[in-house]
Amino acid sequence: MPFQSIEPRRLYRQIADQIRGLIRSGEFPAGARLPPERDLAKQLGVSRPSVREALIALEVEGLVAVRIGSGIYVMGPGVKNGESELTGTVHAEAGPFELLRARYVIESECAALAAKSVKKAQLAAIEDALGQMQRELDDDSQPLGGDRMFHLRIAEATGNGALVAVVKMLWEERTGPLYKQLEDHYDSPALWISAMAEHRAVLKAITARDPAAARSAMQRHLNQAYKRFSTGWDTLH
Amino acid sequence: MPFQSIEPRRLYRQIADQIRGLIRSGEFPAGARLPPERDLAKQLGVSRPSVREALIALEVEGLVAVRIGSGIYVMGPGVKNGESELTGTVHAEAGPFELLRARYVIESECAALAAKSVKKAQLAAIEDALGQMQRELDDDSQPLGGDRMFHLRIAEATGNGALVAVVKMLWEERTGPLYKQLEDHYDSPALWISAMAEHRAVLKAITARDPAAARSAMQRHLNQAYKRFSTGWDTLH
DNA sequence: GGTGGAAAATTGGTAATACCACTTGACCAG
DNA sequence: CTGGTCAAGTGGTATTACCAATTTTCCACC
Repeated sequence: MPFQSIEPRRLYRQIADQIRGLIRSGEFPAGARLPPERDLAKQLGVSRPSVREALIALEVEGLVAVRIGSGIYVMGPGVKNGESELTGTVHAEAGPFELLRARYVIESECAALAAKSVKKAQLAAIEDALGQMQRELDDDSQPLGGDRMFHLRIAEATGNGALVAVVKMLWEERTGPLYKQLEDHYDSPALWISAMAEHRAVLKAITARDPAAARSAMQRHLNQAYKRFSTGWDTLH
Repeated sequence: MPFQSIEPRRLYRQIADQIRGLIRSGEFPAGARLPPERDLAKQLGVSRPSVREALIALEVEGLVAVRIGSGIYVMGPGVKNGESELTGTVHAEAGPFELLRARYVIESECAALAAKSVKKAQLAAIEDALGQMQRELDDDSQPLGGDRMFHLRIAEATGNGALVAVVKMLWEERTGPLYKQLEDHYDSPALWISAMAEHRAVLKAITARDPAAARSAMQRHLNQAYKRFSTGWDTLH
């Protein structure tokens, strides 16, 4: 099956991409107000509903905020729906570390909850995720798919859909540009092997239905990830 | 900056939330095809462009895939393989309670972190939020704006942007239709006065920079909220 | 000159309608 | 069985209209 299906390029995506490019290039910096929908439509030679669809996409991405009767504002570090944020600059500069810290807090509690209520099928799913990671390592590729699945499966084992959504969201944040750049930099099989061992310790504690051990094992894993990340960060900067 | 801007709930988000809920509840499992746009618009009593805007949002989230001429298909991460279906019914029946449980886990840790690192201005912001709640109560309106601000300000006091985003996301989930229906049902000043007192206990512990007490106070508050919610839930069903 | 309120202008929100492009399924011919 | 055609259905885009919210302008009054 060598053929890649050809999907037509929807107009809203084209418009969103163009606006995103203008934001990224600095034409519209954080806090700036975009031209009105009607003007954008005229300038881009498209209809206003198409512009609106593009803006919905950008709004869902968190790149812009739409204010009724006022306009469309570019979001970004230090800009949150018109509020002046005390933590804005910290957020801008420390994103990836904050993410890891947030994961430390949240995923360790997820591991503890999972240890309390995990079902056999969920244990099997977590093991499958480890298996997938191993296969990816064997194929000389970054085991990101398996990694993601491991963490999501643990969240699912909590039996709490909201926590699944949170872990998923944190994972998606993990695919942001800064984090990803660093991941590419410090990719090495040895590090992943350490991570695998840490994952196995988490699974062992969950299997043993020991919440405290599960929390502790996940904290250890994410703390090690934090350290690995810090080492890589210092090297790059 | 004591006032939280009140954003009206855009129709596309309401529609997207309802569709997302149907997907999560299993009404439309992975691979299923949603009703046509025109039918959805008719069934929901809205215009087709509004449905399209909602579908754009869901598509950007990766929850659905839109095929020109064919229809809209559910992608639905977390419901991709057979094992995940074991937790499907739990999701359907326990959505609002799951949310509260997730908040119990996450926001209690946020309160503890806030107690460790809170700054004066952040304390003032949390107090302002309580002030807003009081003003809303005095005006005989549900102090939802102040409530939201209270929780967000605590997340901000953690100094961790990712946690702010998580708490914000959980709040947004809180405005889903099922949760909101129940909130309307059990609205009563006496309950909010209890909640205010619990909030004050949280603030007191954070002010005292006592992480354990802050965690404990937030857990108490959210546990009480859980109980209030359960009582209301039993009455309604 | 300054302030407050009303009106006008602007901007986004939603709906209705029209028409086009693509997909799917049915049917028929070879 | 395969390929072609056609009709129906579905999403895509555009135009127009009107409503709701916000901002700006104007004017009266002190």
